[in-house]
Amino acid sequence: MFRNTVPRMLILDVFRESTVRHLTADDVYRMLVERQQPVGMATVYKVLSQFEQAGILQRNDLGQGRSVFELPMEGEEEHGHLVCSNGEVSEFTLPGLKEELSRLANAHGWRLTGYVITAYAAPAFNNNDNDTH
Amino acid sequence: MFRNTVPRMLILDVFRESTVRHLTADDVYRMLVERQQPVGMATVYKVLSQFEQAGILQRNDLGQGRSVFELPMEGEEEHGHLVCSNGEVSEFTLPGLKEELSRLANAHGWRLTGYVITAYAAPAFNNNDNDTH
DNA sequence: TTTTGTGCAAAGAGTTTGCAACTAG
DNA sequence: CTAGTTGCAAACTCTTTGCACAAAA
Repeated sequence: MFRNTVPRMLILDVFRESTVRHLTADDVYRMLVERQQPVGMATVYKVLSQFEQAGILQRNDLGQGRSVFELPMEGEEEHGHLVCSNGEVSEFTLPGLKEELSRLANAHGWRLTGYVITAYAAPAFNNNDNDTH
Repeated sequence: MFRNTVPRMLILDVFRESTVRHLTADDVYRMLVERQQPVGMATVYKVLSQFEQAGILQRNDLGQGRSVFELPMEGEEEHGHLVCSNGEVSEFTLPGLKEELSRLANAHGWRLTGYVITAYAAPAFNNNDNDTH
């Protein structure tokens, strides 16, 4: 299983060649259309999920049912996302956070399987407050 | 605006009388049906959103497009959620987290408008690993 | 009686699935 | 050959909206 197919290579290329790190399934789909190498949306979703399971891509749920995928960076720590209302997304890491959460899960007799931390922001001089996400 | 209506009171009662703190719109809807006091699903959603805006309820996005609502507790700090694969949800607070995130947002010239932190866990003696969420 | 609220049905957004045609190994 | 892959269309899940009717103030 996991054959070396054209759609899979194209999707990986998009991530490798994109200047933007975080891509939604739709971003990937449209970038492939632009490149005149369209891949069906269903395939994009299937491949992204497979890549996630294979550890080739990391999925991040940004809330409201939206996920972005990204190529893991070498030796990278788990990180959170800071999402600005202007569409920009940046990353951050909080040292010791994972250990702290693990401790909390253990206190319930559970084991931590993952976590997501997303901060929402707006441009500082923007009075429009209706986007507290 | 914001009239004192039956559906609104019923929905608030559900939260006040529920032993479970975090309720989805669907939870609320079904609890009202059980009580023989059904309220339309559209109304449930509308009222929950209004209550959120009014600060009567807090909304938490648990990822995958699902939100839970809860009654804010007196003098309560912002908190994260620890979601176990068995359906249980518990809360936790990480002192100083908000300040840290505010600092990060400021570094981008943004201001923090909110954040969500959700940790996922599984019962400790459960080998089934396919729910890393 | 004017304004706000309700709730059915329909629309959306993002994602997943069924399945017949296709293709890598 | 044949198990794995593709991609269209249809289904799904959670949530929002349009709108005619009902209820507050």
